[in-house]
Amino acid sequence: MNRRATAEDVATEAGLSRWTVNRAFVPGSNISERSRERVLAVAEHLGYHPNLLARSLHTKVTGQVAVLVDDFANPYKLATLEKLAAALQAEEMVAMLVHIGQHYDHARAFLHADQRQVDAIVLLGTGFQDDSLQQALRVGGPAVYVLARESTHPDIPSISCDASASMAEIVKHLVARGYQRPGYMSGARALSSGLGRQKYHAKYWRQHGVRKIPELAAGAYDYRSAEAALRRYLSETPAEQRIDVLMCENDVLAIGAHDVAQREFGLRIPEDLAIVGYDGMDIAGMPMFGLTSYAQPMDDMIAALVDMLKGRSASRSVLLPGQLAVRKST
Amino acid sequence: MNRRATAEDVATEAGLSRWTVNRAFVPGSNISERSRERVLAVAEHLGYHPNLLARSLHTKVTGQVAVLVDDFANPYKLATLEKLAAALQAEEMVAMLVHIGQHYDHARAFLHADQRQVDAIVLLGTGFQDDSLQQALRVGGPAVYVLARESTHPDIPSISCDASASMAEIVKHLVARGYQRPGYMSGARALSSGLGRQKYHAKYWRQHGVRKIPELAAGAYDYRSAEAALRRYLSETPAEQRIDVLMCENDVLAIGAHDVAQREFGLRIPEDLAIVGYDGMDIAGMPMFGLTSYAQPMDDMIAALVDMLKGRSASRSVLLPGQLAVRKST
DNA sequence: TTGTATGCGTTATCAG
DNA sequence: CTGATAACGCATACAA
Repeated sequence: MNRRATAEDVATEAGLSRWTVNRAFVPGSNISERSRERVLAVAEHLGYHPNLLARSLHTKVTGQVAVLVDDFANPYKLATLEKLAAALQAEEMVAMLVHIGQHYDHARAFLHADQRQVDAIVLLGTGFQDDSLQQALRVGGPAVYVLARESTHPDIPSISCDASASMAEIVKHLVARGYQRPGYMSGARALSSGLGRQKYHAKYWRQHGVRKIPELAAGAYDYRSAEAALRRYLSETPAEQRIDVLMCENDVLAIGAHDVAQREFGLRIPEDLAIVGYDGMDIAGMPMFGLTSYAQPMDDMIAALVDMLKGRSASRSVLLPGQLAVRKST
Repeated sequence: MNRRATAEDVATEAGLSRWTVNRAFVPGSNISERSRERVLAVAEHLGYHPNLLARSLHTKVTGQVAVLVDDFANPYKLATLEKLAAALQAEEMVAMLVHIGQHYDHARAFLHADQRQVDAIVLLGTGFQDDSLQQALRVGGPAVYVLARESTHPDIPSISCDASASMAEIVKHLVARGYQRPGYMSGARALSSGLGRQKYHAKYWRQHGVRKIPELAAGAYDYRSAEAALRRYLSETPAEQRIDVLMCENDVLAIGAHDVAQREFGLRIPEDLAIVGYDGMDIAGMPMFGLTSYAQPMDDMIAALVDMLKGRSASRSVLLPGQLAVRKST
């Protein structure tokens, strides 16, 4: 018995038609208990399991979700992938991991996903041009969702952390702690999520009379870029003119900044410079860094996404509230 | 035009048969230049692209590789996933990310992968019982590979870093540096890779007269477990009896240990305690930790794996040499 | 309750 | 070089 058993094989062996065999595997179909047992027994014996490929071809439902990722430098992505994969599998779906990079852009990924008939495409925190998404919206193609970023496209639902609420809470906390001269470290430019956070950060400080916030542009979301950016700033800025608290666009940047401030410049944290991160990375919260960070409600976000994927809730953009974890860095 | 265009649609529009349409998309097939151009033009116009699902059903080749992961606590996995996904995509394949956990064990993953007709299953550093793999070896089912772990099963090729060579090099380096009292921090038990490293670590020290090596069992591969293990050891062991160098089973453990030693116990690294990691995680090499670490040759490993997947080389276990990066922690 | 015809969109093979 | 027939393995609709 070399090749895989098919429904036909089971039918022959069981002395039934292959359609009856099929019925044994579709819940709630009209089949006698006797036949079902017979079929299942023979199937077990032959090691038969329905071929999902063939099934999908007919039903147009593959249970596959393409997950597009372009930034693998952020360990937080791994935690997100873990949760997302688990959540999909709990609903009989599975994640197709698609690496977006120089040799494989969004357009190609969309096309490929479409050819594979995936049920949906999830952009997991990838940078994208809105017009490149336009093409993905072909009628009949897979639905597109943006996770952990805000989409400005009206037809593409995004599931993200409420930047306004989070920044309101962060600034409130910082003001209460007595900080007065905030700075903002940005990562990759042109990412809507970053822009949103920066915008609201500025907005809420403005309500406290702070009109000008130095931007430390790291240019990318990795430790080294963050280190370089802060190093540059601290080297160029006399101590008395420096910011007293640095809001970082994410935890990776915050960790890089934390290290440079403390190890290279001997600054005490938070006395000389307070630091705030964003995401809620596991390691950021450890005593090693003790980073105050706004945790994205990733469990809720993924639950919301899956609900939309399964059609249990309407597919529209949602902003979910996260939680500020105050630690020793502020 | 709501539904997706099929070859039939293109054929009708182009005034050719659907088989000729097909030929235009299969390289090196017998078709006149005239027809090919005509077909491609019409296809472009209708937005037709071959349905890979239907193709796979017939060819038995899906181009999908199930990648099983059970440990998402290690950021190194993310870098590995990135490289693996990119390498697969460069060969017209794609990774199906499968989360192995309490609710989804290897057996279920194997079955599901089989039902989806994936071309191969890759165990990415997952812990497994050899007998659970046995079931996966059904004739006709997808090929199984183990990446970054050693498989003891003769029929399952594993692509891994040469534990013996690496430990030989590490111990040689440590001896040259003058260290004399090594310790070993292990992670999850019963993982062949860990056992291999530990075994060879002991073996090469034995050649230098060291017969007993304290084992600090973290029990899992995460920062906290490493911290707890070293904290326990340092609390229980008087300074003069302590090890002078700690070999950690991977970088995550090493980072956790580094932090506890330095921050909680005020030990100077490497003067009071040297630390060695394993993997070659990006962050481990940064000044923040400056960890001496043995880098797995992940690029080579993945290249070897892909060669096997594509049938360009025989599928058999290989041990690849990595590279020791000496930094300030030793 | 069970069996039959038909279709999903391709590809392999063969006839012309 | 092109068109036609069969098959991949399953699911839906309908008939018995």
